Amino acid sequence: MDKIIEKFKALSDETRLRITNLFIKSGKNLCVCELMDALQLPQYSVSKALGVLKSAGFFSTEKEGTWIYYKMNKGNAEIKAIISFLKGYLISEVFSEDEKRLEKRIALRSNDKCVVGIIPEKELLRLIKEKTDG
Amino acid sequence: MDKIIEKFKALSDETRLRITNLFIKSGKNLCVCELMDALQLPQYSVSKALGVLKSAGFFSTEKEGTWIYYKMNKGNAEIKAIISFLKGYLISEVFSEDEKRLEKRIALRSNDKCVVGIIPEKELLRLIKEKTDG
DNA sequence: CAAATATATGCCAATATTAGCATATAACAA
DNA sequence: TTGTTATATGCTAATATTGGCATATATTTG
Repeated sequence: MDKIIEKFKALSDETRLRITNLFIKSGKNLCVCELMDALQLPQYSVSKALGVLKSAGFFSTEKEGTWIYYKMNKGNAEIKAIISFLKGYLISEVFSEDEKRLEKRIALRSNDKCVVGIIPEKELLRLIKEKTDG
Repeated sequence: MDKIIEKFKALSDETRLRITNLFIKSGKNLCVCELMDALQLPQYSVSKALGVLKSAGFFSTEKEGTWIYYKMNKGNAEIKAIISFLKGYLISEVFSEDEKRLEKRIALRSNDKCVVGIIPEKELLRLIKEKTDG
């Protein structure tokens, strides 16, 4: 019982649900700095939220240099069931704004890997503009 | 988003999950005093837990005299989806003990309605024994 | 080696949740 | 009306959670 309670508790927080939404909607493995920009939240806030979700069993991590990529544990049946439930009910303006920002951030990847890091918002917007304008 | 967070929060508590389990497993409408005996928890504790679940949308109530029967809102699609997910994952010794006690308590109904009320455990055990021994 | 950078974590104050008791409410019974 | 009973709720202390800052860790680069 404690396991399932821990999972529900993990999902009953706005930041953690927004993070979960981004993984479900994008289907991608994501690093902390990409999530920071999509959610517009500080690094410690994203890291802590990911820590809670990971220890509840939703995510595992893969290291690539100084980057750490989080991925959903779709292998686990319980997680899979929760995800497929969530898919139908993650509907909110907040979520879709996050998704839009993530999409732009992901577009800055090289070989499908993040090469941006933690940068001021102004610089991020410049990079995105550059990409768009060509 | 707030709605779904409220639902997860409602389910991330042992008492509230045990209550939800009893409704799912028994398929019955239940009153507070039946739940008290099945869960072996004080009245205020059961009432408060039901209040949280109700305001999260899981339950509605029907009054019958001084008794109030709670029933799951199976009409709501979101609730239905959560219930069908839960069915597969409500597995624990605690749950099955609750279910056993509820079964005995339900057996004391007349015309499928509770006629027991709030009584000391000793007396409850006597009623159950009486019923069993014939 | 030192510097830089992505991520994690320890600490603390602010805030939210819980558990327990006492009491309130509402319906019935006499 | 008064008493009884099933249920709800207000209050408070104890406990848990959160948000923010500062700092730690680990890896890469030079």
